[in-house]
Amino acid sequence: MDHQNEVQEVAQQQRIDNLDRNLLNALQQDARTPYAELAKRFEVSPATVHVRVEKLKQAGIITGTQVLLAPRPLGYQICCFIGINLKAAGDYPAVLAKLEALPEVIEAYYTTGHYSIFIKIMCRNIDALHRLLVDQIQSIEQIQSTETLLSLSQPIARQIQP
Amino acid sequence: MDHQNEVQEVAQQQRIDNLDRNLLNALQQDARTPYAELAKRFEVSPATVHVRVEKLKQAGIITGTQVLLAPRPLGYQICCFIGINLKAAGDYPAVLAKLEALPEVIEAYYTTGHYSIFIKIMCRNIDALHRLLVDQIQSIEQIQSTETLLSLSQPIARQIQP
DNA sequence: GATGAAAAAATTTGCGG
DNA sequence: CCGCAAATTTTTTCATC
Repeated sequence: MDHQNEVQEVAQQQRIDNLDRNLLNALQQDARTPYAELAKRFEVSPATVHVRVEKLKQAGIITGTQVLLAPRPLGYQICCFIGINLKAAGDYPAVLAKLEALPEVIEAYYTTGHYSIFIKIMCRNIDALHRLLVDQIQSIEQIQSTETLLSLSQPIARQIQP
Repeated sequence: MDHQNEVQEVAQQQRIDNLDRNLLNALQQDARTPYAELAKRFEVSPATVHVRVEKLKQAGIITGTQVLLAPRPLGYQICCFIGINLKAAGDYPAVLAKLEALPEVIEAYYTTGHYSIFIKIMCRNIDALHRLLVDQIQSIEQIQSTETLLSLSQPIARQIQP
């Protein structure tokens, strides 16, 4: 609404001090850590923690919080990546719209290199993957070819270091 | 570390009712939504919300919470994937250990298909990526070849549907 | 900016349906 | 398994440094 917001969205690299970095690191481990505990840990007052976290939100550095769900107990056994090549570069928006409609597509990247679009899939089992691939993905007319990388395990999973 | 998780994850598909699913969906959007608000939204008492969330944690379905950080304002401009081929399959643990030591490697997958190991990288700029690739990754002796996919944008980013 | 203390809100527990 | 209500903790505000 006012122009100050636009300026913030340009969001260049911000000044972040040590306390900010500590808070971000802690909240990356557990977004519900009580501010009182963070205050004790980093030897400031709970009010300061509160103010800093608010500022980090305002600055667009903290964009939200989420619970992490284990795929296995929810019945998701398969994680895979699919590299997609398009018939024409201009088909990108149309294909993306179709991928967005598939809940199993949890990430999509527009990439340079071997593929035009690169997606991450989570689905229940091999059968579901097979059907998804054949019925939903390879049947998209603008797709020329796909290549599947099946993930057998994910030994590293972490976030960027603030 | 990974193998202990696997044992727990043998945890087959759990009984999840509609309330559980609603709570998981809401907490995926915002892990700090007050239980009182969730209670109102789903027409149960706050205590019930609390009990359900605790059970979902006990069951290993909720594995944690985290804040989401915007890479850009923290100075991370580059996201890319690197497919790695090893000289010998047995080199996997040694290479993984070296990758784990690089903070820019935020995800690693053991995959079938074109590559042996597939990693996701976040780093500050092209120069940093160049140095990382040449000095830290391609110099790992057990690595035979790498292939880089640079991400230009990420139009889809979401989680699995409980 | 940071703080301590007060006010407001949310979490957590135990008892009774 | 649920909900009520009390007890405890946390979050949030604000005047002051």
